[in-house]
This record gives sequence, C-alpha cells and structure tokens, in this order.
Amino acid sequence: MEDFVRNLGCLGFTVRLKRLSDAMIHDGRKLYKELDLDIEPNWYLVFRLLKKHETLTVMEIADKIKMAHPSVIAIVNKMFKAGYITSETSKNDNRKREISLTDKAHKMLPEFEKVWEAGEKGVIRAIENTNTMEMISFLEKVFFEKGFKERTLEELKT
Amino acid sequence: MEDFVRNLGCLGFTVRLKRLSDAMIHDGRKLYKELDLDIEPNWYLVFRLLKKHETLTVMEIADKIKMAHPSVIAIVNKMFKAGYITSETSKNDNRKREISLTDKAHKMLPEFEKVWEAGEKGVIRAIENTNTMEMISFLEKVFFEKGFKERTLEELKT
DNA sequence: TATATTTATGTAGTCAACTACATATTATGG
DNA sequence: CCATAATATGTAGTTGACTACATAAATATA
Repeated sequence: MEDFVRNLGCLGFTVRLKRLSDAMIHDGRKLYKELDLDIEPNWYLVFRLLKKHETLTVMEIADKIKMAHPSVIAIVNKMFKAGYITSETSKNDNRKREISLTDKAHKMLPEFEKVWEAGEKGVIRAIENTNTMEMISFLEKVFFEKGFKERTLEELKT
Repeated sequence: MEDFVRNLGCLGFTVRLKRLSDAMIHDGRKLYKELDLDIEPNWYLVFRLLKKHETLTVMEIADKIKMAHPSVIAIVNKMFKAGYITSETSKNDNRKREISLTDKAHKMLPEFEKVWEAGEKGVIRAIENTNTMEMISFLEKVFFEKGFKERTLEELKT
C-alpha cells in the first residue's frame, strides 16, 4: 500500500514528523522493557540534568528541557515512585521543591548510561553523513520564532 | 535559559522531534480556531483521500495514511458528527463501512483547500533551499526498516 | 504595612496516537 | 458443511504532551 501522506508534499510534513517521533518513542519504551530496565523514555533527561546539577526545582528542570511544568511533574512523580529521586522543600523558599537523585539512582546510572550511549551510537550510525541534527536545529529555529499558524495566515493575506 | 536537550547530541533527537511536531500540530489547531473553521488537524488527510477516491472503508483509509485503525475511527467519527462524511455498510460485505464526503463537505472544500494550500506554501517558504523533505524521507526509510530499539540492541552487543 | 502581582507547584481535563481485546462477518479447508 | 482462521470494525485503557485553573508563598508597590 503506497503512503498517501508521503505524496502530499509539504502538507504532510507535520503528520510525518509526528509519525516518526511517535514510532521512535514507542520503540524506546520497548527497548527498556526488553532490557528489563525499570525506566521510561525521557527519564534520561532528568537523570542527566540532576547528575550535572545535583539539585534542581521543577521549574528549573522545565526551563532546561523546554517542557511545560506539568509534564515535568509527571516525569518526576514517576521517578520518585520508582525510587530514583528525592525531593524536599527549599529552606529559602517554601514554594520550591528541591529534587535530587537517590543512591539507587547513582548506583544504577552506569548501567543506564551504557544503554543511552548505545542508543546514541545507533542514531549516529543511522544518520552519519547526513545533516539531520542541523536540520532539526534549523526547524526549531524557524518554527519557534514564527509558527505554522502565523506563516499560514501570512500566506492567506497575499 | 539554554536548551539542555539541544546539547545532548543525538540522544535528544527523539525528544526534539516530538517537541517540534507537537508544537506544529498545536499551532494547526489554533489556526483553524482563529479562522473559525469547524475542522481539526489531520482531517485534511481524510478529506483529500475521499475527494480522490469517492468511497473508502476504515481499513483502506488506515492503510493509505499509515495509521492504526482506531485512530482513523476517531477522526472519522468526529468528521461524521461535524457533518462532513456519511457512511453505510457495504452491500457485498456487511463488516465494511463505506465512507464518503457529504454535500456539506464538497461545499466547504474550496474554502478548506485555500487554507491547506496556504499552509503548504508557508512550509515551502520556511524550508526552501533546504533538503528537509528528503531528510524526512530518509529518516522514515532508515527507522522504519530498522527501529531505534533494534539499532540500540545491536550497539550494546558490540 | 497592606494589597496586588508574580512565581512555584499541583490538579484536572484535552488531545491524538498507540496496543490489546471484543464482536461480527466472511473466507477457507478438512 | 461445519469448524477454524482471517478480516473489519469498534471499545477500553495507556501514553505523554499540552492548557487552564487552583493554591500557596514570596516579592513588589502604593
């Protein structure tokens, strides 16, 4: 069956992007399951951030990984349940929740890092000799500074 | 605030893809709202398919746009509620639901097409002189034929 | 200093994709 | 020709992102 979306030209652009990223995230989840690792996709973002910065608040994490704060809360709560992070309210500011890795997290990190590094190598090998990462940077720049909606409205005016 | 994900190299690849496609789809939804059009992102796939093929079943649509059939059912049901499609069970095969556009859909299509064309032009203008579409084709080819999971497992073995 | 604003976190509800399962119908094959 | 397999559709539940709203605490301002 031929792929109708691929024949849509640039109109299929967003659908194809979504299909690709959904497929990869789904595959990531299966990877952890298959390796019997008690982690989920995206946790590596928080693991690596906290490895680098010791303690961070919810908003600091959200800003750094450019996600909305409820998304961060969801990740962080699951990581807490899994025993990888602790949190306590800041002494200076009772609103803030200071989040850091547990001993269990530090103990497991080397094993996790092996998988993340393998994942990275796999991607590198898949896209070597292409400008894929530059293209993503370009797309981020272009569409975050002026979104799809605004661009379309401009075209409609002309 | 610098973007931690962008400094992750290829490891941030999937997150960045998802961020991008989510942002664009979200923007698409806002576009229709702002133009006061009673349609949603992705409906254009079904509109265009049915414009070309007259009538199709759920599975035919799913195969053509490479989505799981429950996703198609969700889109089709909403389009039905909005009055853009009709469906009746096939005479040859009582399992099949033959879906086609209503008069309302045909009446509105020219207006919708204007917006879709503007959207396409906007994207074309944004990515002109880049090989973005070729890159997406490449990524689809590479990751659908051997997924992220499999690639990572291979790297782990070495 | 008292009020208003901003900030940090949390909750609820939306959205679109998915898988897994359920049901009905058709096709197949012993 | 009946039992089994395959196919078409539909439902339920999961996922991970989002916005909008709620609440509490800190900061700014009049």
